[in-house]
Amino acid sequence: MDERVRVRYAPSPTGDPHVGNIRTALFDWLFARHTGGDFILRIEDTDAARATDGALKSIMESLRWLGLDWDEGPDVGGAYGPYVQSERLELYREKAKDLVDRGYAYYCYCSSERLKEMRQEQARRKQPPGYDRLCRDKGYGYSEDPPPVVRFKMPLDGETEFHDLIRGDVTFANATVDDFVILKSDGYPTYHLASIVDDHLMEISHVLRAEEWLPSAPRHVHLYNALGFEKPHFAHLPIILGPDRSKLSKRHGDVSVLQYRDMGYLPEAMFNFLALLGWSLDDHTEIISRDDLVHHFSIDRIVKSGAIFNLEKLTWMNGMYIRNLSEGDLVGRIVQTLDDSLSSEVPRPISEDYVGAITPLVQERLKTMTDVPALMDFFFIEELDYPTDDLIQKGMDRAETTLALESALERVSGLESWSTESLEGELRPLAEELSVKTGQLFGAIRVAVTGRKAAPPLFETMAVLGRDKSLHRLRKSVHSLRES
RNA sequence: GGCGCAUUCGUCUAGCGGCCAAGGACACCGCCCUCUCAAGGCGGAGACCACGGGUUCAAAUCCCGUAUGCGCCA
Repeated sequence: MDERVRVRYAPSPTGDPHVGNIRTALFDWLFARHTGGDFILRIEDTDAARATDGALKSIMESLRWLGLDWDEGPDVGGAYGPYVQSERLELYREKAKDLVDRGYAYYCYCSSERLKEMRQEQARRKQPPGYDRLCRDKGYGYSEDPPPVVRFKMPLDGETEFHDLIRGDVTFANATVDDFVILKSDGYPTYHLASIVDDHLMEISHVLRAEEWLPSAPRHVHLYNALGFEKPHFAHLPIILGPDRSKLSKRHGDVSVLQYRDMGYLPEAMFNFLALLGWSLDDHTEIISRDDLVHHFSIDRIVKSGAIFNLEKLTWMNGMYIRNLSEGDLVGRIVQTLDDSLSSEVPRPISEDYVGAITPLVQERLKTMTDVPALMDFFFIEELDYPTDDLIQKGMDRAETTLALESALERVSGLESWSTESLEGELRPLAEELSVKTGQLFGAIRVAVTGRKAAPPLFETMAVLGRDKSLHRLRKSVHSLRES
């Protein structure tokens, strides 16, 4: 078919989208951009009980963060609006009534008590749950009290077959599908009716959605037919799993996209990672740009089975992306992170030049942006706080350490130029003179100057830190060794 | 319980009948580099391709069953 590709991401506004939802959006978006089609955002808020305030905002924020722009949607409008289902209720009611009038659906007045009893009975007899079709052939008209639901008449026998772009031909026996509700007694449509009506009206060409919708696909096929709508292409995407192999959900902990943003992951990395969760280009590509992804994306390379969200790999990938960032780009992000995370005692604004000097020292050490303060706060803090014993290196005692640090202090304070080279030129020979290993001497100085046992390369660090701070910290370390 | 989908290293995956005594990546282990930590380089361990039958000269790849997992239906 050579129709225009139009795909939609249609979340319910029930909270922050989690990575599974957003991966679906990502595939939709990739497919739209690859084909030059349209990506539409539609809000399915007909389940009023579950709708959450602010959810729409966080949906859009999540999409924007990943750079998934939409061509039509609640905020930007479009020729097929409105894009919020609660503003389209009349449309669904009309269609429901039309289906009743034409004999494809019927009013059902069964009370919830009766339905509950029916289900209990079915459970007791180990029968599959489902409506028993009591009202099906009664020909009830509409009456207000009590308000009825509208149920769709599924064929009682035969099979429904449809083609799935990922799974091939899928077949269901009609007898296993009950007469499902399409319009609730409060006049709100169910997902089934609303999504089919909207997908048709919005001229959606491909429905890419999570695999959990596969069992309801035969219902949709019959709805399309009864309504006289042409069916879109279906592709049921594999589900994202938690570590226990069940469908990823809130109980798995950190699952919302926005949380990953707050945990210091780069949108580029998340984009890349999510694209490779259920899709691959070939047998070796791991790091792939957004443009290449758009260029190469195809539905037939989507995998069939669910995938566990592997945080360790995401973290590795994030580190790769941080390392590949241009220095200027990284500096900007680090300044922002520091501004957000450093104690208020550190004067603002954070100097971009200073951060620019530090950045090369930490770039290859960052895995996430939340590592930033831990890796470089000693550049900003005035007084370091560390256990004095940390100064004493393996194989040395207190006296030797004190002597070593004093000697280092002395050597270095006379330096004309304070640079990586001059510092190394003084300190490396010193180790030999003191007959200690360079690792021991440098280790002691490192702790004195940074307060940490692990830090960026020592001489670079001291050079950037500057003469005053470095000398002050060395002096302080000697004092604390003497005092305790 | 019924129906559906899935099943290749711990994890993500390549593989669409012979190139596979199964390739890549993360994680793990070792070595190298090295002032620590990283990064990087090299190497290692890790999958009898869920199991059992077929089809074929030839199957991880096709077909059928079974098992397991997951999903949906309340």
